[in-house]
Amino acid sequence: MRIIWTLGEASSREVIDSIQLKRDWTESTIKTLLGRLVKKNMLTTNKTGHRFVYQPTVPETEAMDETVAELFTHLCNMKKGQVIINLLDQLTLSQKDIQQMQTILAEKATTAPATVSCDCLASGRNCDQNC
Amino acid sequence: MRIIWTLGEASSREVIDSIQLKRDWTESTIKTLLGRLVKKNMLTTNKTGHRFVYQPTVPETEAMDETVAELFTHLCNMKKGQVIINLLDQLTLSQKDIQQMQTILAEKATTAPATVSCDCLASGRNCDQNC
DNA sequence: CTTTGGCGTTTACATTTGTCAACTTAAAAA
DNA sequence: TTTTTAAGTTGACAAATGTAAACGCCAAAG
Repeated sequence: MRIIWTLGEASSREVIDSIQLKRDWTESTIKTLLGRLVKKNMLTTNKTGHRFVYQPTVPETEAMDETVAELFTHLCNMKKGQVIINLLDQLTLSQKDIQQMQTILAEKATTAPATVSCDCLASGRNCDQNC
Repeated sequence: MRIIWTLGEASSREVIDSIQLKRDWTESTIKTLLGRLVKKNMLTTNKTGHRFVYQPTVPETEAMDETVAELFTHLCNMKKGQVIINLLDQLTLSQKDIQQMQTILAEKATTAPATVSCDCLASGRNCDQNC
């Protein structure tokens, strides 16, 4: 919904036109959305006259980092690895990204535990294989 | 919200007790939630008498795989790698997971492009470095 | 200076989600 | 068999979200 900010910064018109190439939303709808995003401080505005330029308060990667991290806190520790593996599998990565990952993994390998343990339930009760 | 299903399967009582160890929700609230999850087909019920056992229609990892994949479709292609890198960085992985990732990466490296291109906007307009 | 077109703001309404209390009913206890 | 109790179902209400029309206002065009 606010992936629109991939533009870095834009006027409402640019946003509207951009979105309407893909989505069948009315101008009104998009304006409302813009307004709400501003109210939520996800966008800032640089006023010029009485119309302004919107820009994201937080860069896309950062926002995504947070979202993904948050998502992972809701996932059993034991399963995080597998999810990333599945994700990697279906992505097209650049040589550079692959290299960086390899570096990190190599480093992690030196201290990684044989297994991570489940931390799903508040009660100590552990999930053996099923979870 | 339905991370509760880490249990694999459970009675409403187990769910309620489990949740209440961490969350300060009333029994009522949790019952409503259970009901809504059933209505949404996220849980199935095996009736025994008139009380039943709930179980997830889809396993946790699968659900998470989908969620993450979905999330990534909303992210610029160029940035996916970096987000994973940041994620890897803050996770504790098991030796086995690391090994699997290394295998995948090594394989991907043989065919990976030098760079992936931006696919943010519907218009051909590309984002050079900013996006 | 007046008209008009573009842009932001307000208002509106349906749906979903967060939170609960009350009601109903079948099973367990008395 | 009557009374509890526990579990599921309904109804409620506020807040957030999806979608959009109408309104007000500044600046550009006449």
